[in-house]
Amino acid sequence: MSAAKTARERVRAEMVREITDIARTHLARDGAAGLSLRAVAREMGMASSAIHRYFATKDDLLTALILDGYNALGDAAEASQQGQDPTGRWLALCHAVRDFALARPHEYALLYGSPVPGYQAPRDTVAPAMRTTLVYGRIIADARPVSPVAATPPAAIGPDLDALRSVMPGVADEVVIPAVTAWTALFGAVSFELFGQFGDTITHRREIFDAGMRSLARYLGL
Amino acid sequence: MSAAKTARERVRAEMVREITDIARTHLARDGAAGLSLRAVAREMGMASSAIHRYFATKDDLLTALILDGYNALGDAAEASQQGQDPTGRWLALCHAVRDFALARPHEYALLYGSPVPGYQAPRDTVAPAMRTTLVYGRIIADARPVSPVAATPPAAIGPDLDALRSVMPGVADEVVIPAVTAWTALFGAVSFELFGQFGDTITHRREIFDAGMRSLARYLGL
DNA sequence: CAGAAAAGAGAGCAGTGCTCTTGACGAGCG
DNA sequence: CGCTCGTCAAGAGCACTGCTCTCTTTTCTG
Repeated sequence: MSAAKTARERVRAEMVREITDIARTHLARDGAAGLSLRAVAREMGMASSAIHRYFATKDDLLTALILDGYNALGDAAEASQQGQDPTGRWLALCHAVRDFALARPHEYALLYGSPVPGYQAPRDTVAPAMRTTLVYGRIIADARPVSPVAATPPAAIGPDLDALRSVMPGVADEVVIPAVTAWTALFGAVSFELFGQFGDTITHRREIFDAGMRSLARYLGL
Repeated sequence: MSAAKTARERVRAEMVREITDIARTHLARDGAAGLSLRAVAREMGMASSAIHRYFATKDDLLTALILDGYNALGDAAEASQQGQDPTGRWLALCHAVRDFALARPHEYALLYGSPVPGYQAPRDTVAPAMRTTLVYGRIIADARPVSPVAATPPAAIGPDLDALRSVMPGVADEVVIPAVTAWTALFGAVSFELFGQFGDTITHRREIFDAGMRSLARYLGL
């Protein structure tokens, strides 16, 4: 990349950046379903038809936003890992995910909420999505769950355990299942809070989240 | 209910039922955002304007579907509790939730996925939503988490603990946080599986879910 | 049976994604 | 230098959407 190609390509890249920026503000206000190509075009002062030169379809624009979102979360997740002990890194990761979700709720919903109907994520979203998971994999490497929590999983799921281990290398069989469960608990907690499942029964959301994640750290034996 | 009122009211109730039934099939195919009053009206052979006599707005139709969904899940959750031991009841509840989600994915997404933009759930959805939670509250009543998992929560969140205890009566302070965390883990696991976060790395989804929920049962000390 | 209430039909408004065609501009080549 | 060709913008148009308003038809009730 770089190495200023033709002037045309430079202005085109700038247009794409401006479109995604505007789209992100619309996303933050109206959500994925309310995102409108025409509205973005209007805000840019161009005809509704012209925007299709940059993003052929609405799904393409959505894909760009999803990629940006995964990368922003991946950045935050990696930046949170400042050489602490495993528990500290786990808590930092949890709060990085939660902070991202609270700061950019519609982007979080785009990544981890219900899939947009009719939209099929292309292959190249997988790698950016994996970045955050890999941060977790490095934390979980030295987890030692206490005996009652860990249990040798049924033999039938051996191949799946190996597949899951590809994101958390060197993890023992009895640890894989608790590790996956804690990972889903993190996103379940964030989604519950963000999507309003707690209603208004909870006021100290951050503290309760923190206590839950600490409890999971003990569950994982970090 | 009952006591056949006027014949008009009978046919009206039947119309409402038919509309929601058709809407449910459309929801299953196109998701909440793709739900179209006009399409439902078309399938019923009536003018697009006439359907507003039964559901004034699209949100009203959505509310009816959400209420039906919560009640269907609540039915399944309650039916799953056939006087077993706590662990058995917990696992039965988990699988009831997962089975519901797999059987009616778009309805699950409507209940527990990203909120529909611009839609605000009315008050009367709270009670049906609580039904499933209350089933969980009865299970958790005799949880005894092992010492490393439980921990006395910070004093500041005392009022929140009381609020949370309203759905799980008689639960000790150290148990509330793990109980909430396990509850979010359940829905996190179901959402991850349903929303495709696992990609195609996992084949024995049911077995892995089951192993995770068993692990949570030990975490909770059921 | 007559009047009132409910239900349906149709037109219309403002918005959407997306396509096709037409016209303008600029960069590179003979 | 002149000319071609790819890129871009714009406009019109299609098939949708939710929702409102008016008008007519049906149906129930006093």
